[in-house]
Amino acid sequence: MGGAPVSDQEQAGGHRQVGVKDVAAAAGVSLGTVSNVLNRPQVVSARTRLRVEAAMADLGFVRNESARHLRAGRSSTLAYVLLDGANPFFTDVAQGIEEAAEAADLSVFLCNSDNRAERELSYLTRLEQHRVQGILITPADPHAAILDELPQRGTPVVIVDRTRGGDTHCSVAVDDVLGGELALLHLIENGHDRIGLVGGPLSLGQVRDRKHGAERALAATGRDPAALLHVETAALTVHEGRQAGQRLAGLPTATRPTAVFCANDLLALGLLQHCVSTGIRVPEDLAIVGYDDIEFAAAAAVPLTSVRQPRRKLGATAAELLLRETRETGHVHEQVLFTPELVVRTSSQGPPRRGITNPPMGAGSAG
Amino acid sequence: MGGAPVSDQEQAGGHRQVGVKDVAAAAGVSLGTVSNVLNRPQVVSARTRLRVEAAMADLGFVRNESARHLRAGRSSTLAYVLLDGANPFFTDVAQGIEEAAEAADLSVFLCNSDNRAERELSYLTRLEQHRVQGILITPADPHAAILDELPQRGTPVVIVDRTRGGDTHCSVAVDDVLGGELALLHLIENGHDRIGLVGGPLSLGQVRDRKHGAERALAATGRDPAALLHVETAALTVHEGRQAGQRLAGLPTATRPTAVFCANDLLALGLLQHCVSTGIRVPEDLAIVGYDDIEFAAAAAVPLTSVRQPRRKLGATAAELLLRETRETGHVHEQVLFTPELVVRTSSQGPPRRGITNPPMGAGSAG
DNA sequence: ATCCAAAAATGAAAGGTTTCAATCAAGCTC
DNA sequence: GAGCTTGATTGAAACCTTTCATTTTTGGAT
Repeated sequence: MGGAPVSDQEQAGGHRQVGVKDVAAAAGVSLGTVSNVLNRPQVVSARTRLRVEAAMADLGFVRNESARHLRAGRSSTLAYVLLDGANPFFTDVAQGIEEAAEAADLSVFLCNSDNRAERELSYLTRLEQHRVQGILITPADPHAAILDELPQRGTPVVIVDRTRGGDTHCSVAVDDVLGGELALLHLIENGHDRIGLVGGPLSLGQVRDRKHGAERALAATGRDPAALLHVETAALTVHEGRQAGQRLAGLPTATRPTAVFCANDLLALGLLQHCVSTGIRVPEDLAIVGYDDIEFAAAAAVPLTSVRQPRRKLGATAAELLLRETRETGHVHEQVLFTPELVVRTSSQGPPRRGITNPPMGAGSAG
Repeated sequence: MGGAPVSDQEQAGGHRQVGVKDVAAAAGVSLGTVSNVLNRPQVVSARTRLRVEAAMADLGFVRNESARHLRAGRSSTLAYVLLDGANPFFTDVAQGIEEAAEAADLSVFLCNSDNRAERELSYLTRLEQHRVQGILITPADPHAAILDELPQRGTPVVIVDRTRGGDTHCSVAVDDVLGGELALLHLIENGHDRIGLVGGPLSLGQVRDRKHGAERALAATGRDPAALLHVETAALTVHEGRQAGQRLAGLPTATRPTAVFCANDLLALGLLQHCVSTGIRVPEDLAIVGYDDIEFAAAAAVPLTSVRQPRRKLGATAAELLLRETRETGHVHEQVLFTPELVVRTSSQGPPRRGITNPPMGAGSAG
């Protein structure tokens, strides 16, 4: 039996795609008119418009984004490639992006690179093939060649929560050096002398900057920046934070810090967890300052002092810069730098405990 | 000097898109051959292939996904519309989806509906226009009409972390009734009599099911299901958890529960936070069981007993079902139900304190 | 040399939408 | 009612890739 020749477009459900052509036929108008109803409703008479709209509803017409894009040359999507989908900081940034994009009637593709370079590259390649309008990215490596190639080939890229030397890209970041400085100044003011830094890997610029800020604070107050005890972690996760706690606990009493600045809140929460479970009192035995001020920071058993970043604003601004870049001719890249803010909570309150087990290093004049 | 006519495709950067045509010209071959190099490399001779590949690299050729898709009729993307981007549970499910998709060489569009119906609808519409290969969704309302219309029009939909009467969709879920039951049985076994439930809104099926399971456990052990004190929340967030804590604290001692089952971990963490800050000891004064076993549960100041769901597996299975549906002809929808597992930690250990009374909960009860 | 089969390369058509110059209709003015 | 103007509609071309039926080339066998 000769079945009807099956088009290669046939859906599994035996469904033919309804196109503008079908709508036009059903409504008794031309292709162009249907397109006008969709894109320039004001130029088409009310009567015709209603007829066309009715036909669309009848047939269940769904615009084909690929075809439009192919013809129009620009997609209505932008993408955010984030470093760590499990870190609430980034999901908050994503929210800010989504809001700005929604206002501009764009969709957002969220992609999680999981801090893996090959996955980041794979997503970037795909997104470029999709001809997204632009890409927002918190890169694993802000100096990756692809980040230069994409804009060269026509896909604008905005760097989020990082900066990059030069003005080759728009970027939105928070002054992480200042953030680190604020954290340390706070601890120093509270009388801490032996201060640790928990964070890593140093391949992350965020970690480097925050450390740098911490050292700057030490130098600015006449201390030796090298005295900052750095417990380096392999990632910015709760798990690594707990491990850092064990390492700190293993230090000889004399050198064990009385306060620790963690490069992000996940680490701080992990460290806090370790402290509570091993009976180290926070902040009496160990003061802790985190970074990011994620929601879980305030909700921690010992509410966490943290360096707050304008997360949503970060995302929204990045999205706006990207939109500007796609619309403006003769666009000049802009580097926006936000200022972080220290939010003091319980975990860092009060002076260090100057007990027998933790004698001060000198009879000195602590803050 | 007449300027060359500027194509409407011209990029802002003065960039012309490089297409197969340009590659073909540069390599001195036909269009078809370039396409063969891309799609059927084995049919083209090694020499030609290398020449074409060189030309591609030279010109910076990037495949146009829209054009491919338009011609080929199927996209290489699928999407996951999730309920709450700020809840680590869903980002973990998303990870599972991403892994399965990566294995099938597909991209994943993550969309955050934020539990808002209109945003969910807007994303679904967009995704349908994009002709994604299929949609995974944890719906705000699993009975929304659009969820039926999409498959009718050719976009398969798999429901994640929810079920739906009938077999109109594939779905992957965890037995939330059983989960609620496990939580309550655990508390009952530990000797608790006055048990509360914190969760809401009841419009969320997850909450309804978990509550139902809790009631079933009470009934099964000869108790009155109606005795379950339900503190209803407006959302499943940390903030709501803290508020629920305040409401619990306001209850008269005689009726105040000695144990609480929270409908998810965010609520449990918020409640825990409230307890710690007001001096209520967990688990001695109040035992807490959460749900989801997110990473922060184990890391909480009082490690949280929780009902674990196979989050990644949930996502991966859903993605696999979707792929099956797109590939099989005569597909039969499948409803997969996973079994949850109780993970006992400190927050629920030990019997209720049968002291003189419950300790004063917070010095100044407001009002 | 000739022929043939297999391998390789070709090029026109198709896919759904948008654009735009061109056409058509209707309403006004003198 | 002729000549205009404005408003509405039309239809072919273009966007870029893939497909597939043809054509061309290659290399081995006769």
